[in-house]
Amino acid sequence: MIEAAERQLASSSDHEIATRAVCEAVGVSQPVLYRLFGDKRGLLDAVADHGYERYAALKAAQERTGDPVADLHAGWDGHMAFAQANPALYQLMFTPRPWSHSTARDRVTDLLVAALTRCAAAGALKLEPRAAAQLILSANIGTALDHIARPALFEDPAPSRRMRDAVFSHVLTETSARQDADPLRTAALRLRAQLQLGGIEALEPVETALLQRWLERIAQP
Amino acid sequence: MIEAAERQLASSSDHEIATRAVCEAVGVSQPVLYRLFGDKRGLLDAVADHGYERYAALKAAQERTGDPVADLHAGWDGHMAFAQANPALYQLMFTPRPWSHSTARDRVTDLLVAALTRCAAAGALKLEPRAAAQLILSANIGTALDHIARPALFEDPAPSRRMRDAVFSHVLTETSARQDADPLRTAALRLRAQLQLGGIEALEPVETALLQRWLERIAQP
DNA sequence: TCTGCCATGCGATCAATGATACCGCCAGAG
DNA sequence: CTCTGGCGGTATCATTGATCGCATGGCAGA
Repeated sequence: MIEAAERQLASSSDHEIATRAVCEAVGVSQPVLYRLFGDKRGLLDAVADHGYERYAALKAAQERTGDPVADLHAGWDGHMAFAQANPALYQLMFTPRPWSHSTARDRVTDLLVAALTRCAAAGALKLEPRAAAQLILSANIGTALDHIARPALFEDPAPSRRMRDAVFSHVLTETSARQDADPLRTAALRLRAQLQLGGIEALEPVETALLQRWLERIAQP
Repeated sequence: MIEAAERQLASSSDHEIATRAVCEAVGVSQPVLYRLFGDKRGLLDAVADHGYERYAALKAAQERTGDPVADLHAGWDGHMAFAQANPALYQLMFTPRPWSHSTARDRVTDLLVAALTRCAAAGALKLEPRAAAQLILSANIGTALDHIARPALFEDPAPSRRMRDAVFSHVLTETSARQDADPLRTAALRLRAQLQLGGIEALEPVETALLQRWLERIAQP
């Protein structure tokens, strides 16, 4: 019945379900639903918790590559992929509902805390795991909801990657590998911004123009 | 009528409104509502857009202190305060609804882009304004929704501040660089250091050599 | 094997709500 | 004065969340 509800939730255009339709799809009548879940809210909570099971299974299948920081990155991307694959379920799980008793979000937080604790064990964490988890999860949900609102965004990996880098660089200690990821490009971008901001006396105008074009070439991915 | 709907939305426990109740509160009958807004969705869209007006008024009242970066920080905090003061309206405005025609979020994005463009004019922005706005707004909404789900979080300013710092430090140039007496020279020095550190593929060797000499000329006192 | 009980499911129904068809009223044009 | 068009209201429909009382079937115990 939970799965029927989830299917109807995914196929409905307004992300709503009708208890009647769910019962008919399963072949029972309404009172059994109210006997099992007590309420429509109860059914939705059960759907959300079931969604967490799928989410946790996805996580368990992909995590633990040995490098906890790499696992963290994969976890972020997996979260976004889950949101893209199940938009309605995702909103049910991660959007605040005033009366929800679902523990989906808390349990996802616990998963994230565990992953972050592994990072902390490797000496890669600047904040305490719970605070870091709250930060990362909020950013991840915010980005995913934005992408759900405008699904075209899923095509471009840049926004998600930017947010991921912003949050992780604030939470993780700067390992030499991450620090040297692409310092050349950032330096080029910085110099180009300075050139555009103010003039430059050390070079001739023609040289400045050529330098600009070179910097653009350096800065391009 | 929009204000009545907003009041009912704020006082309702489940963040829902009944068209009947709104009409009764105003003293008209249902068909006028459907004549004015066409739909319950239309009414909610109108409420969301009206919420944007209040939001924009709040922004206009507090912005422009002279320092665009300080304004940006104040804008983040004001956004959080708005969410705390109007949780139901906030969710209506910023939570994805499948059929919504409200432009509230887009217009908030435009406000943010304007504020970021002022930062860019001051040389304080690393990304292009639209990308930065998308990043900041997603993080802001994600944090606000988290706080709405657990209102106790509003008591502790740390989570919001952490997220704000994380995102802003990724979007804005470092204050030390901005306060630097000669940012152009330091940027040139930094790029030159990067060039010497590792190779470069985007430029031909001859071009690289010439770039090196230019950078030296820029960096010379 | 029979009997009584209890849990489970169901038809019927209620209440609330979104949405609409149709009627009446009133202002303004002719 | 009459006609017409727009505006609002009454009554109503359809959908949906939620509940009541009954039937039925399985199981424990005599």
